[in-house]
Amino acid sequence: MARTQGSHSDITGPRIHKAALKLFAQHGYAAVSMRQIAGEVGVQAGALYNYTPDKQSLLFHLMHGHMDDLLSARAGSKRVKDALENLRQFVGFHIRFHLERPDEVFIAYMELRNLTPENFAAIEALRRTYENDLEGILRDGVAQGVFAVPDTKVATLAVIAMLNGVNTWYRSGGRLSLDQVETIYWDMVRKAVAL
Amino acid sequence: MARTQGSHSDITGPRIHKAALKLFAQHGYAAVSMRQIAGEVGVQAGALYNYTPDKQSLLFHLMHGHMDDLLSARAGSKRVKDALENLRQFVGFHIRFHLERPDEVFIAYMELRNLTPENFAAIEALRRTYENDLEGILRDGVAQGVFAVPDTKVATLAVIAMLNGVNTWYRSGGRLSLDQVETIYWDMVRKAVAL
DNA sequence: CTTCTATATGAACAAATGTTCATATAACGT
DNA sequence: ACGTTATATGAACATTTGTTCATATAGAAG
Repeated sequence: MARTQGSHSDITGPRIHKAALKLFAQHGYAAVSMRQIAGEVGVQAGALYNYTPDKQSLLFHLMHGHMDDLLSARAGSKRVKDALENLRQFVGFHIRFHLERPDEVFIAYMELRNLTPENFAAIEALRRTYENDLEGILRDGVAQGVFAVPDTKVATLAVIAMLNGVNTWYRSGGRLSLDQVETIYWDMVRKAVAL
Repeated sequence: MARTQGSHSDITGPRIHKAALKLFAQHGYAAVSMRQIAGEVGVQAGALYNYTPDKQSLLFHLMHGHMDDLLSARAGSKRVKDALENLRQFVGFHIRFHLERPDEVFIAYMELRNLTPENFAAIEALRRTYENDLEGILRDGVAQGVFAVPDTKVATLAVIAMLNGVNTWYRSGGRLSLDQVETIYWDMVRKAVAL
């Protein structure tokens, strides 16, 4: 029986966000219409506006939610004294967290320019928070004399860029297991910052 | 004096491509209209169709041209015996080439999903050619016993991802000179693949 | 000067866009 | 059983979209 008007649906909201996530990741924010999102949910376009004030908010909500998830998941990791161990922990966390959410990650990197200036600033602040986390580890390592990086800011961005790259090619069930991928990347990161 | 109809303009073609390049990089392919491109050139939208059959061709032309430039510039570099030297050459080339063309690079990475399947395949083939170049260097180094990389394919993608990251933050006239940037990245790449 | 051709205009097209709103109705509280 | 309310419809809106085409004209060729 088709969903008819008036029927309650406490799950329509999440379904809209899921549909938007999938479609934005697949075709890009600007290329996806509200009608496509509605169609994916099985509803008319007008109904979307019971759950979001506009299309822009839909995008912002997705990106902000993703960054919140990232930061709170990361906050669950406890720091130890050893900078090398902290770095290893970071690399493993980053790879696994990002590979589990390819669509969110893709959107968070590709759709920044489609945010309004205020929304962009908000997301950027969260991203910087995350980067500062890694930079802190690198600085600690330098202070402890276990890392040799001439510029911690550049090294931070370089490491993150390298790790993000895994999302462009890794497919579960492929040639390499998640553990192997993690080992390979950790090996490169470790050496890259080594003495 | 405003440009009027009928006036010749053997430079309109290049100007259209430049305008499309700038606008696509700034707002994204899907978010830019033919009228915006025409406006940037100072012409009506209809005139664009004297130079391109459609919007998609405009995008494809930009990306294909960029990849051609990349491959022929790279072909100018001569390989030597020493794999480490070849790698250093590659890193320097990549950073400088990409920093000189931020808009083209941005488009080449962000707008892949807006290509038709055939156009996408063509661009991907060119990209793989470039990646194979680096992978060949890494394999040589492994064979020579000067590199330790467990998986040359992954290492190739990791190195390129790391180097591409520089485009997201480097601004000429900023804190670091181009030479410094090159040195820092070369240092990290060298160590990452070292024994 | 005349003819020809390349190039630009500007109006027109159907289709698609984000968003609004009056209307309808299914489920919940009483 | 009944009224209330949250939720969905579907039509409507003003714009904007990519693209086409008849028309006009400036400059090159003769």
